[in-house]
Amino acid sequence: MPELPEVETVMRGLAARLTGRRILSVRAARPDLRWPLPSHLDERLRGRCIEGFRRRGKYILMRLEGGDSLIVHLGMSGRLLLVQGSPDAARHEHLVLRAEGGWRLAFIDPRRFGSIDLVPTAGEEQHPRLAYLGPEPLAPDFAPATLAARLARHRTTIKAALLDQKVVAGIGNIYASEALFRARISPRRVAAGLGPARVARLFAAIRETLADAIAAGGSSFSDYVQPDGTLGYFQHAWQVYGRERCPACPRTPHCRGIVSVVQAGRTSFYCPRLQR
DNA sequence: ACTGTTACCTGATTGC
DNA sequence: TGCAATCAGGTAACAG
Repeated sequence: MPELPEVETVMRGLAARLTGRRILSVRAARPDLRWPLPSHLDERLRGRCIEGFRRRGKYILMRLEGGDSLIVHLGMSGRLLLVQGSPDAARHEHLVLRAEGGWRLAFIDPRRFGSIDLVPTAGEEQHPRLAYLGPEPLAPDFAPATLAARLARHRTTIKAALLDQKVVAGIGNIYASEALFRARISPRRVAAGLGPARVARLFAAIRETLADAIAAGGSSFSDYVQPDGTLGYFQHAWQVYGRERCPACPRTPHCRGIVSVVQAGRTSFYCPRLQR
């Protein structure tokens, strides 16, 4: 479930174990994922030290000694498996990176909507996939006015606008529904029509929803690694996503529970009584 | 220019 | 039980 909180958790797990380690080998099992993989990855990466990690939207950026960054997107079904030792290859294991300390990092992605690219660190923000991303919702300088200005340009529903990575980076289908529930805003409202009060509520709700999910990811198991080595996947108690009963007004007269509607090809969940 | 739809893939779940 | 239909958390090409 790789939206911003999951990607952040994965990134932190990688950073804790691989920062400062040297890459020993890289092996690609196929030439492409969503797009062609960079060619000659092994010879371009082998022997180089991993200097650090960061996240931008749903992308993980691994900074390497020598001035390049590996940019990883998990798509819809991508996982990163980080273990010490030499386990058998998993199904759909498309890339394996070995690093000092006995670490083996595997990129596993059945649907292959994920992507991996290698670019100069100095220009990583200009990568075509990153250049047009909207603001980071958890950055200190993200403000209600920033959100308001971006929403004002969109005649779509607020739900569709939140899924647009150019509006705010990192929100996916689950957290869009969750944030709108927290803000008590109907997903069917027109984005540009939100008044200052709703924008303020949505701003706070986005941050709280994402921050809570990251905290849940960090606390739900030690050091972010599950027994099988999968990084960053955790059970989270969604308020409305995939649910039928409204957690806030379950027995109130006139509350018919959580409703699902398809918007812009994705399912939205909301409580019509509470969200206006 | 903007917006909604469709396609990309495979696997899990649902329904007959 | 078996098999087909449906749906899935993301992104971008495409059509209107």
